[in-house]
Amino acid sequence: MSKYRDDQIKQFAEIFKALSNPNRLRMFLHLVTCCVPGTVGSFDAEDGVSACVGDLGRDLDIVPSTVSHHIKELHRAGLIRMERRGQKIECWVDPVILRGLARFFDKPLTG
Amino acid sequence: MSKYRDDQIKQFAEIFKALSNPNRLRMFLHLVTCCVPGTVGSFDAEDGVSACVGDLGRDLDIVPSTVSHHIKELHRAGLIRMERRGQKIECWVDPVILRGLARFFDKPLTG
DNA sequence: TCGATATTTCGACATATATCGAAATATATA
DNA sequence: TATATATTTCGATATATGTCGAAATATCGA
Repeated sequence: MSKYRDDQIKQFAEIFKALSNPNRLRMFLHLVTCCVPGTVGSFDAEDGVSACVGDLGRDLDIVPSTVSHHIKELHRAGLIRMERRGQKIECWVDPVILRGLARFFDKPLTG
Repeated sequence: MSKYRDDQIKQFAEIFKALSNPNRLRMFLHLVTCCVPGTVGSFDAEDGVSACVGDLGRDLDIVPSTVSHHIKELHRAGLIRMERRGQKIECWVDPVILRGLARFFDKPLTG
């Protein structure tokens, strides 16, 4: 019936759950638009391909602990990667997951 | 920052919430794979482009009232369309929404 | 080492969600 | 009209979620 295995379906459900909160979705879009996906492996914070936790919470009207919680959810779902750089913790979108999502919705249309 | 308006972000969040439950995601995939999106307007249940509520609940180990609830959620999110045909109520994926989702994840990669 | 900045952890609480079972509604058919 | 099939509505319940504030942890710079 479906071309996805049961564990893959559960993983996609987790991903969609992570994107189901408007604030988390805004953070994700912030990262998607500020970063340059497709450049897998060539990650470099100085090139502006990542954002720190403080950046992501700006303009969102939620306290830092809530921002942190949301970022943890995005990370748990596998959507983003994180790395400490001094005081800040930089986040960026996992390009592989993003590609998987594009195919998830694209395939039924083109294939 | 983001190319999406606030109300669009909320709408996408609603869509992802609808897909965040494994059983609902299975129903959605059932419809996506059994139907032929892209054929907007040429809907015809006899051609197998839709499935009834009973079909969608099969192999899911949940009672009909729960299936009905999930389908209502998919419909509320705008993912599927419904129409009564005799005793049964046929469901099919809204091709426009599906296309919007494909672009949502595809654009940051190609644009 | 002390203070400032950045982030996380923890506990609390109000709200939302997934599921069930029983009862109601709609449609078809004998 | 009576019965069977398909689906929805309603109320209950257990669990999950979003958010906050306070306190803890990590890092940098004076």
